[in-house]
Amino acid sequence: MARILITSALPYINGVKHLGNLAGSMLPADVYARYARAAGHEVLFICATDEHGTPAELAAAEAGQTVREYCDEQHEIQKAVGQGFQLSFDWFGRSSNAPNRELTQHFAEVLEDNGLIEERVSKQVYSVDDKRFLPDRYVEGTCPNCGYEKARGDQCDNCGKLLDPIDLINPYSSVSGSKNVEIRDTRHLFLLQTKLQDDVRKFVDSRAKDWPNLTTSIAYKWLDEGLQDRSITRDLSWGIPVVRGGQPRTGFENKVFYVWFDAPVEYIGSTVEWSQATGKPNEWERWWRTDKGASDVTYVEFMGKDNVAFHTVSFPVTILGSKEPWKLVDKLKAFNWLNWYGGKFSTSQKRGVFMDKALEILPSDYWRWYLLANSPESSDTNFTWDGFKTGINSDLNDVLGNFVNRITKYAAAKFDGKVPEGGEPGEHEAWIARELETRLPQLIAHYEAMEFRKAAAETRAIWAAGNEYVTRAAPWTAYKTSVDTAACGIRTGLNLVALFGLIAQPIIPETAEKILAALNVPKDNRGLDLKKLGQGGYAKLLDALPRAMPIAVPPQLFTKIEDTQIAEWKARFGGE
RNA sequence: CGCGGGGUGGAGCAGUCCGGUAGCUCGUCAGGCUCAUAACCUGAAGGUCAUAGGUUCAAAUCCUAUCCCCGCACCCA
Repeated sequence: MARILITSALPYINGVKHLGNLAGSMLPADVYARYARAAGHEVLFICATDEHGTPAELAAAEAGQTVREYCDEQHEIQKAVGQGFQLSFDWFGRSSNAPNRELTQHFAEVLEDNGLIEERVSKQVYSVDDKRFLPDRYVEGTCPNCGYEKARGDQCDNCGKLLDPIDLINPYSSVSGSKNVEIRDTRHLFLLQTKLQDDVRKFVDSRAKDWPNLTTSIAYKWLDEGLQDRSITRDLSWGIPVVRGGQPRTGFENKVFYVWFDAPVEYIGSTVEWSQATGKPNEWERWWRTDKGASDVTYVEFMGKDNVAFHTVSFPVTILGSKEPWKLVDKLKAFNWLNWYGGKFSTSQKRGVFMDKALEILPSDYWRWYLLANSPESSDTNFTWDGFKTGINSDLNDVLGNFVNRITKYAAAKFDGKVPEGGEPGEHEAWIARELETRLPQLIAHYEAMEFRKAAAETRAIWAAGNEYVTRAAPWTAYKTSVDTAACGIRTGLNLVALFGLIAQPIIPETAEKILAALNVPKDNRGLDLKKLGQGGYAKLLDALPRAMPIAVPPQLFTKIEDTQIAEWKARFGGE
């Protein structure tokens, strides 16, 4: 048994997340957590809302709320939606809570003690009417390079040139449109990443063999370009206050830590929240402090590719620079984008399907299955309604749902709703046993390697093998001449139903529960530990249910998606 | 030459690291079965693996060049 700490990238607070966010971090993290628990490991699965930064302030202003009110409300909404998708977080915290504030301030203190933080003055655009410094993104003006009048402070959309906002001609605030802006000096804390370049490279080297190609190539790209010293404070009121020696830092009374400095710390902060909430205030140290029991923990992170640099380089700078014994990431699974009809999903432009709306139209297992089976692992993937319909109808309805239905109904009709007792296994049972012997280890290997598309494909292949077995054994034919032969076929079929429920647990937990409950599989006997499954030979799995035990016919597990529904959803959500 | 990912039968993908008869799902066509959600099972057709060179007994896989698509560059998951 291993100890596995799992974190999913933190969803940002400004509104319900879309299917791309789900597919690119939270869902695969959950599937892995569920697999790891079923495999018998000790698992802690942590997530949280990322609540600081300018977009939160702007979203709150638009909603006519204070930032605190807005975040309180949105956090509860996101938490509920996560539960709706059966995301099995041990804790879903908040980056605006006390533990993160204390930890973030702690890291800043020790980094400065270690000579890795210094104050620097830089020039930034200040909007008098908005009473705030403007992030690069929120300054617009005329491009000094091409004359385009709506260039953004960070880049001109017309000529593509990277810009510095102070170089814009006729700059104005894109928040209010006000042209009453000026360039002011502002003092910020800079994290001296250049000093830790070698340490970070050593760290990346030590992990490279465990990281996928996408992850290592992004990490080395940043290292090869050379790390830059980075400002870790901002002129905002919403965020973690800047302190020194436990007191508000002089000259930083109106500043807070930059969201990218405090957000990853919340992985630890959220664990502290969990620890406190469960009445074991020091328990979090067993997961994060290698001097306090975390040295045997394997830490696995899930995220979209845009986050990789921050997790492989920036956050390790914070950790390594502290010179304290914190747990560093061991495995990192990064995802490409799930696209929406040629473009991206967009929270701000409301393009695509969002998690709350998705649950309004179909149960979570439908989405979980499709999004995982089509996970954007090796390249960007497109969500299409037609692909979604095909995947659900074929994989879930026809292959799994129908198999469960045909076997349990036949058992109810011909064998009094009990696990049949008669008959001896023959060539057909030997065939399906061999299938399991090769396929189950492959399935487990895919999970161990976090190859989710392959895990879903193998799961489906095992379900399909069940249908082939039943066709070969044809108990309905055998019944006419030998009830015992049919009994063996249905007994085997019922045991396959139970097994199919077992392997479905990580991906479609609600359906798996229905199947396992119908077959009276005890909760403490639903493991996916390969050693236990294969112990005594795979044929044993075909006679695992107690003979003569009554079983139920589960309610119809899935309903097919109709063309009329697809047409309706295309009209409602777009997508042509 | 900014960086990264990708280009494999009609669609979506695996295989490429460690060369050796091109595989899966969907779709199409034919057959079988009739327990089941008009489902399930079997078989077939369909690809000169973006292009052009090269290495090799042998290349989707290695090398060189070219073309095309997508993303990123601290706004976005």
